[in-house]
This record gives sequence, C-alpha cells and structure tokens, in this order.
Amino acid sequence: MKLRIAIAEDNHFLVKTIQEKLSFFEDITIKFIAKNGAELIGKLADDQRVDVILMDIQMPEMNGIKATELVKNQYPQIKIIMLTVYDDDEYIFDSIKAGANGYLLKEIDAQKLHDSILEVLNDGAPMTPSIALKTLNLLRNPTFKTDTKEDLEEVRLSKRETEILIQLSKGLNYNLIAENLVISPSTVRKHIENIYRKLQVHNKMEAVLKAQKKNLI
Amino acid sequence: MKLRIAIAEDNHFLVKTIQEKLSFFEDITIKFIAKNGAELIGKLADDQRVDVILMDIQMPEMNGIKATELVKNQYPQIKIIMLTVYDDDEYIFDSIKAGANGYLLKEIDAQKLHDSILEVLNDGAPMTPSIALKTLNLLRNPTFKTDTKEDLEEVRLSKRETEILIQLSKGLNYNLIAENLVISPSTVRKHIENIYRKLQVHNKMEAVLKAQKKNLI
DNA sequence: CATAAAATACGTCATTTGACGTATTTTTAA
DNA sequence: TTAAAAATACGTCAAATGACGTATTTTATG
Repeated sequence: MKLRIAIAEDNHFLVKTIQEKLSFFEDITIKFIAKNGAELIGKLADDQRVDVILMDIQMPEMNGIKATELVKNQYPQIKIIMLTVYDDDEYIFDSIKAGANGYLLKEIDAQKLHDSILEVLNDGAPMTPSIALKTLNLLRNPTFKTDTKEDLEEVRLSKRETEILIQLSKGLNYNLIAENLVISPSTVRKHIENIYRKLQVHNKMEAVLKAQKKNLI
Repeated sequence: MKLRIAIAEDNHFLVKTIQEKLSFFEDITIKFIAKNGAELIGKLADDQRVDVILMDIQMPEMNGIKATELVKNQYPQIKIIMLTVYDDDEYIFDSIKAGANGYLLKEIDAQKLHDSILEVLNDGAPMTPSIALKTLNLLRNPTFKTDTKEDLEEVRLSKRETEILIQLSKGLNYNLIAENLVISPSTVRKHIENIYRKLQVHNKMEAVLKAQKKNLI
C-alpha cells in the first residue's frame, strides 16, 4: 500500500524540491500540498487519510508549530515530520512539545528522507544527526528559560572551539586540554583567546557561563 | 587513519558478538576491552588514545553510567556510545546526563553499528529509533532525578565560603569579590583555599562544578 | 582552483591564581 | 566561660592565565 504524504510549505521552489526527491520512490503518494498551517487544517478536514505530514515551520497565516499542535490534537495518528532550515533550540523544542514525531533539515538527501518516512511510520523518531545532538543537549540542560534578546545574539563557535570550551568547563587546564586533543598548549591558548573575543568575556568561568546560556555547550 | 575503539562489557559472549560485528570493517581497531568501569578507567590512564568507547550499563565494580561520567570529566574528547539491552527511561536519561554521545541497543546490526561510530565521530548523536523516540518523550515531559549517594557525601561549607563560591561561579576575580563583600583580597584567597581543601579540588571551575553537583550553591 | 575560514604554533609580558605558612580577632556552641 | 570554628589578614613563590602580535598549514566551499 502506498504511503500517503502531505506537504505544508509556503515556498513553491522548496515544494518542488521535496516532490522531486520523493518522486524516486514508488511507495510514496503526495496527497496534497498546503501553503500554510491554516490551509493544511482545512484540507485535512476534507480528507484526513494521510500517513505523514512534512511540515515547514516558518509559514504565513499559521506556522508549522501551531499547525502541528492542532493536527496532533485532532488526528493523533498522523505522523508529523518537521522539515525546515532552522536548527535553533527554540524551534526544535517547541516542535517536539507540539507533538512532532521527527525533525529534519531540508538539506537532507532523497534516500534519507524516504528512510525517515518509513522510520516515523515504524514509531521511530527520525532526526538529522545535528538535531539529535541538540535534543540530547536540551535533555542535559533542562533550563528552558525565556531567552533575552542578548542570549539570541548569534555567536558561532567553530568545532574546535566548542571542543575546547567543553574541556575548559570540566576544569581542565591548558596543558591537559592540549594533551587530550593532541595539539600544542599554544594553540589551545590561541583558541581560548578567540573564544573569549567571540563571547566577549575575559575568563574561563564567564566563557562557560555564557556558552551554557547560549546552549553552545 | 584507523578508528580506535574500546569496549566496556562484562559479558564475554557479548564482547565476542561486538568484536565479530566490527571485524567486517577495516577502519576499526579495537584498542582494548574492559570488564567493568573501574578496569576501563585504569586502562585509559595508561593509554587514552581512544576515539570511541562502547559502554555497557550493567557491570560489576563500576557501572557504565558512573564510568561515563568519570571518563567525560577527564577526557571530554572521547566519544561514548552506550550499548546495552536496557531501554528504560531512567537509564537513557542518566546516561545522557552523564555525558553519553549516543545510545544503541545491542540488537543493532553490524552496518548500523559502524555507521553509528562514524556518526558520533562527526559530532552526531547516534540512537536506535526506539531510543530517539524515548528522548523526545523525555523532552516533552521532563523528569526529575534523585541524587546519588556520592553527590550527598557530607561537605560543610561555611556561610562565608558559600557566599564566595557563588561569586566565583559568576566569573568574578578575587579583587571584585573582596570589594563586593567588603573584605581584603587576602581573605578571599584564604577562604578559597579552604573551599578547595574541603571539596578536594584545585581550581575554580572544579569547585563550582562539584558544589553544583552537591547542591551547595 | 581560488579564496575564506579554521586550525596550527610560538613569543612576550603583566596579571591572576593556587598552595604554602603564620597570626589575630570574632563568633558559636558546649 | 572556654574551647572550637569561622573570619579576618599578610607574605611568598611557582604556576597558570589572559592579551597582545605574527605566521604557516589545512580544510571547506563556491
């Protein structure tokens, strides 16, 4: 039996992309496409025989999170996979709270998208690796305080910088960090200097505090 | 370059099974096998050049969750994948809190195990689908964990010491703390020295971490 | 393949921190 | 009231940290 998919996505071009990705698979039928949450709810009212909804987050009229909540309240059997470009903690958390069964980034390739649809129908929780990581971090750090404007100011730490900051947060000194990462202590110090500049702090404790507040570690 | 794996698992047969699964892959080297957490810590002290640890949970001497915590404190760069038969919420949650990077069930097939090792080295969070689902559920309704015995081991900080430790945890230096509390920097330093002795630590970050774990601040 | 970003590494210098020792005053509790 | 605990304070010295500058190599990305 064919898998019945609905797509909620306002960007026409992205809808095309998703359709093309799914066109490779014979077990997939796209039942309908909605340009926003409100339209999705309307179409579902006419026909709720849908297995999986691929849901964008940012949409006019009604966003994907609100739509997820409504759909899940009325048709809990329908699986919802968020399919979005946003990997912010806030969106991920809100989506999961709203009842989303999976969370994928739009860059996902066709095969993985298809696998994810099968997985969600098998009571799994498909997530792109980076999202899985973020959910674990959210679980570790159960501080869901409202972010202030300052907290959301985008700060990008590189992979190495994040790694070093984590080691700093464990109380390790420069030499131990250097040993662990098999680099010179000079390099560790340079990375830390860069971290401090990015976070606008002047010592380890402040750096760790700020990074935790921004969910960077 | 080969991927260096360590296994912590008390059951001989299961060790064999894991070894067989990994034997298919040429990019994998099994550095060593430990029969429990204590043995693992010992072997890591001799040689910490390990990329990924596959960790059982139920082991004699020291279980996998405690071992995860210790390894992550000393060698945060080592990735840890829990590999166990237990899919209880409690175990999953505790493992993640302890710092595990992934959580797989032992029934996993060879290919997926290999993929997971690559994924965790790529900063992902490999999980079997049923575990991924449980983490989402845990995120939806956050649980609260009881303290372990060790966390409650009696350490008494005086009122002044607690006060100073809180200021330390905010990233303030000795001089600023002295100003805030209207005492001499020398006194601040002496208090901190006493705090370190009581908590058996050697720098600010460790002191703050330990105090938080013991709910002293 | 070119360019940008990231990671690597060293040197210097002032400041801060951590680990000692010693000692006086104040507070708390038996 | 007296002993113990807590708080106060200073000095010294080695080690660690933070803030600069400079420069080469490696990795990503269009």
